[in-house]
Formats: sequence, structure tokens, C-alpha cells
Amino acid sequence: MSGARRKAATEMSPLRPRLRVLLPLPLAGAYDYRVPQGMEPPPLGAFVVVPLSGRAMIGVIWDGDADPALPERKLRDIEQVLDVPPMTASLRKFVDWVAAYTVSPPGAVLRMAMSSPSALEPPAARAGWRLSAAGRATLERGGKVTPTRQRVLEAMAGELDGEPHLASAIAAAAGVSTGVLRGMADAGLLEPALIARAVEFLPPDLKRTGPQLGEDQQVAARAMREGVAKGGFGVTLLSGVTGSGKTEVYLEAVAECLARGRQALVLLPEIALSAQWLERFEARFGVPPAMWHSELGSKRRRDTWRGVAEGRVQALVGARSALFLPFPDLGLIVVDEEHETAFKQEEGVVYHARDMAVVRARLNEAACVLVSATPSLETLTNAENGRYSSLDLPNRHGGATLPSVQAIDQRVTPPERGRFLSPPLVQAINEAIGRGEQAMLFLNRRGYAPLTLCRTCGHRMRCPNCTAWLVEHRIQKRLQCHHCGHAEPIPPACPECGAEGSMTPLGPGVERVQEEAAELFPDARRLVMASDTLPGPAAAAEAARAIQAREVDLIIGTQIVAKGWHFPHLTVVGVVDADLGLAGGDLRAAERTVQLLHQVAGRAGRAEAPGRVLLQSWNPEHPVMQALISGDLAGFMAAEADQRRPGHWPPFGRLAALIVSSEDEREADQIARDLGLEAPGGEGVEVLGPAPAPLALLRGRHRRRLLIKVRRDVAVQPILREWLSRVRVPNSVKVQLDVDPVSFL
DNA sequence: GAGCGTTCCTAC
DNA sequence: TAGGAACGCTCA
Repeated sequence: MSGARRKAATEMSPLRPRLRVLLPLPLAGAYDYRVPQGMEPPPLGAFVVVPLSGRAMIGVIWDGDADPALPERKLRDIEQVLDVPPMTASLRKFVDWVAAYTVSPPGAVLRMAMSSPSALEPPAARAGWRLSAAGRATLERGGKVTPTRQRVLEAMAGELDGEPHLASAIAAAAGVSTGVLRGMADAGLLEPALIARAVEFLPPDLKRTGPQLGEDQQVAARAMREGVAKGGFGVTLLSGVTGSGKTEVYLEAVAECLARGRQALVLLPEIALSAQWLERFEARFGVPPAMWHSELGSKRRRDTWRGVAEGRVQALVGARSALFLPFPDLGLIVVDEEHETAFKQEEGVVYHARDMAVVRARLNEAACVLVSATPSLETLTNAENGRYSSLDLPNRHGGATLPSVQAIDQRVTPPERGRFLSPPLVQAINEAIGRGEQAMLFLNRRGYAPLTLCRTCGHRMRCPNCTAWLVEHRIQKRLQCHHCGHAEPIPPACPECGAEGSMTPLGPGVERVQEEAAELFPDARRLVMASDTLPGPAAAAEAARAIQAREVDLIIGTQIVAKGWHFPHLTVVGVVDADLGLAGGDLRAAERTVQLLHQVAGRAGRAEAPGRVLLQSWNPEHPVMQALISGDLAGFMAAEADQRRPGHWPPFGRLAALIVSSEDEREADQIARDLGLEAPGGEGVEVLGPAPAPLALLRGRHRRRLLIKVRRDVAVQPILREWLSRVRVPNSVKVQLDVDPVSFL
């Protein structure tokens, strides 16, 4: 090319590089932008500000080639490259992977990885002062200043490193009052400057050794450390009975990971209830870990996001959304209570944090540890076929024994009419309290009564927006819907027939059990633990403290009492309605009931005093009750596997749900039918439905469900994409996809 | 996700 | 026929 032609080319077609930018919006893919003249092309993963229909938006430089066919006139310039570490290749891959797996737009997944719009703004700055050019010159050339001013100049150049500092800090360093600084600023010796405020995240102390481990624990901890030390990807199932000290074992894996200079992430199902977990972390490492959950304030959120991105956060504990944080070098992911359904995100991008944790670990060449006393069948199956390695702690730590579990047959020793606690359970509680020990009543139902009914006409109080009964909450004096938040006062008369004083609560909730307990055990100090009586982490922590300090005799709680608490003086646990979770034809109803009740039972008898668990059941022969009584959970899970295997039910096949919803019932029906008519078929593919969802009406939307079941070796995502592309869905109808559904409501 | 043009309904 | 709400398209 001649010099003249080259010149013409640059002048006539000012072709500047095009880059793909993924925006945190539910768009089909990345958009192309131009690198403006004079801008160094930002690297892959850089956070950039770009215009989108006139507005400025933050996006990320994404992998792949820009579309050369896109006309030049459509392109806009990248406006700015943000001063944030670029998103790593492994996180970008993870975003793409999750989008493909969940059949969601990649931008919707990216939004989770950007967490909060403010996370990317420059860190908060405070106003301070630094030496001006004049001040510096005065100092260097020995200009004429008063001795106090001279001291300030010297201090700022010397011990304060020439950096901007708060007025108070400068005054203290120079031994003058801040008034001197004001005068110097007026004289032009100082100038205002912002102090970048990087929040400190205290590094975990790796020299501490933590509590003494038992023999089993030491063996498991060593294996775990070795797994982390050898580096690379690998998944380990850490199982063990409640109270066997699994947490201390995996904290050793965390220690090993940190010692190798890599970051560690621990996912908990509900971080708000984890006060005791935080204490254990602090006991091991001397400092609290960084935390990530939905209730973080925007400032803390931004600081933590930055701290993670800049590698200043070494260990972080968080809820499922922490999986999308920008760790530059993640070496370990621990998923504690891996069987918990709280790891499933049910709205927006529908994903299972436990499964995605395994994926992120693989993409990061990191170790992954799944922890549970009652592992899910999915995880057990992966361990059995060798995809995961496994470690088991078969004994309780410190010589404590497992509680004995018995059923109380409600047909033989029923509670009195209108009561819910049977005589044997009442007696056991009385005995425990009499010995100065603690007892617990568990009922997985909030409120006073799950149903309010008119004795005259049979009218039942239902939610106007959902297929659900209204639950009486006597403390708030209201009827509430647990699905949409609808609430109304308790009617004095039947809204249907007008009968006065005819409305009757039916069935028990924790509030009603507490009322009965107040009559039966009037001298016992009682505490109700439910999500509405313990509104925040502080309240939960205080409750745990009061229980440990023996300020409580009887705990009455919903499922939040099942979460890994350590109550050393608790010896008797009564399950008010052990059959509760078994109703309904849910695929995992039995598995989940065993897991929940086993976790509840595990609260009993931790220290020297042996524990006793009593299950009130109308069907004590049920395999679930038998598994709990015998303690043979492995046998139960094996039987569960045998039931699911032949029909290719998960984990031996894959499910995906399509939930069609619309405010207009006929429209929802129509689209569900259309989808049914276009249902894919073929080898190893089966479609069930459409059928009205169990929650046929939710928040005012009518819902229909279809379920597709495919053999394990068939990829369901391409089938789903193709299926949806064949049906025209109006905007008023939403089709929500749920790959690997956990809930069938 | 938000702005904007189009369409359809309603009030005058 | 003007005004306004509802809808849905598009953004590079």
C-alpha cells in the first residue's frame, strides 16, 4: 500500500475497532460499540459506559466477534472505561453458561453479577487536604512560613506520604489545631482533595488453629486440605450426622485455600439466621468474614463488591447471589446445607445455587464442597457414581449420642378435642423441664390457624389473588395470605351468611401451639421462633443467645429452628405434625420431609444429656417415619432412588417446567394449549400437561403448568428453545422456564 | 429497563 | 377529534 493510499484509507473510512458489550438487560445478546479515537481499546471484561437510546449505561466488554454487517451509522462510541478490575474470563464464561443452562438472556444473568448499579461507581470519597504546588515549593525551597505552618508542611510531605488526608488527621500529625490548616488553605499552601476511602476487610488470621478436632474430624480435615492443596477442580460431599462438627472440618479447607492466596466462598441457605455460624468462623480465624445477602445496605454492598473484585476480601459468606460476585481468584466454594431448597432461586433467572456452584468451581479450577447431614438424592447419586468424592463423619463430636426417635400414634393417644399436643408428648416436655432441661415444639406453619371457616354456612376465608386459604395471625389480628401478602381484618361475622361469631379457626399454627403450651406449661419460659417473630439477624442472634443462656425452657418454632443451631441444653423435641409435608403429590415430598424432620431432630441432645424426639403422626408406618425412627436415612434414600430410577425421574432424568401465567384465565389456557399442541417428542422426551398449577391463581395471575421430562443424556435447553419459538406468546402472557424444578406449585 | 411511537378508547 | 392510557418495539 502506498503512503498516499494509506492516508486516504484512514481519512475516508475512519474504521475504528468494534467491540461487543453485554448490557445488564434482558436482550438477546451483546451489542456492538465503537472504540473512539484516542481511547485505548478496553480489554475483555472491562466495565464500560455506553449510550443506549440516549441514556448512559454500564456494560461489560464481552467475548466474541462484532457483527461486521452492522452499518456504521448504527454504532455508538464507548464513552468511558470504569476504574474497576475487568470481569475475569471465568466469570464471563459462567454468566454465559448459566444463561444457556437456564434458557435466560445473558444480560439478565450479567445483571446478577453486577449486583447493584452503585457497585461500579467510584468508591465513596471524603473531603480532605493535600499540599498545593505552592505548598510543595515553599517546603522545598524553604520559603518564609511560621513554625506551625512549617510543621504542617513537613508532616504532610513526611509521615503522611504526600497523600490527601482528613483535616483532623493532618492537625494531629503536625500537632496543631485545624484552624492553622484553614489559614494555610487561604494562603494557597493547601488545596482540597478527595480521599479515596477503601474499606478495610480484616484478613483472616491463618496462624490460629481453632478448636480441637476429634479423630474423625482430623481425618476428614486432612483429606479436605489435601484436596484444596492439590488445586484444580473437584467436588467433595461432606456428610455427617448433626453435631458431628462438619463446619469445623470445612473451615480447615477454607484455611488451606486462604493459605494458598486464593479466595474462599461459603454459601449458606439463609444468611440472616447464621449468627452462630459467624461466631464459629470468628473463633477459627479471629475476624468475621465478609458477608453478602439481599439485606445489605447499598453502601456496604458496593464496598463488598469492590473488595471482592480487588481481591481484598479473602473469605466471604453469602446467600446464593454471592455466587455471581467478581472473585478474581476463587479457590474454594462450600455449599453448606446443600439439600436446602432455599438455594433455588425461583424468580427472574431461575437457577439452583448448589448446582451452579459446582459449575463456577469447575470454570475457576476451584474445589467445591457440598455439606449436609441429609444430602439430596442428586448429590448422593453423584457421590455414588464417583463424580464426587465423599467424606463422612459418622459420630457426634465430643462423645454426644444421637437422639432416640419415637412416633406417637395419634390414632392411639390422640390429643384432647381442640388440642394438638398428645398426652405422651406433654409428659415428655414436663419431665424435661422438670429436670431443668429445654424442650422444643416444632410445627412448620406460621400464624395461629391455617384456615378460618364459618360454622353456620361452611364458608372458608380465601385469598382474592391466590389459590390459598387465609392464615389467621392472632398477634396482628389479621388474616394473611402467605403467597401474595394480602391481609385483611378477622371478620366479626361471616362475610357470606352474616352469622355473628360463627368464624372458627381450624388447625394449628405455631401461635396456637404456643397458646396451648401456655395453658399446659404455665411456669415454663416460652419463646416462639418463626420468621415473623424474629424479623432480622439481630433478633435471631438474641434468641439463640437467650436459649444458650438457659433463659428459655420451651422453644416453639417453625422451620427456622431446623437451621444448624447449637442448643446444648435441649433434650426433648416434639414434632407437632410429622405428616404435614407429605400431603400433595410432590416428587420430593418424602425426601424433603425426612430431611427437615431429621434436621429438627438433630437439635436435641447435643451435650452429655441424651436427646429424645417424638413425632406426632397419624401414619407411623409410613416409610418417612420409619426412616426417622430407625435412623437409616441411607436405606430410605436408596429406596427413594429405586422409585425414581425406572421412570427417569430426577436425578435419573431431567425435568423442566413451563409455567404459563396471565391475568386473563382464558388467555392462559389458550397459550398453555398451544404449547401442548406443539409439544416436542422423540426418543427420551416426554411432555406432561398442560394442567392447572396447584397454585392455579397466584398474585392475581392464572397459572398453567407443563412439564418436560428427558433422559439424562438428552440436552433439554435446545428442545425448550425450539419449542418456545414455535408458539406465539402475547405480551400479556408470561411463560416462565424452570430447568430442574424444585417446587411444583 | 426506559423512552417513544402507535393504536385504540373515550369524552366532548 | 383531541387527549390519554395501554401496548409493544427498539436500543448497537
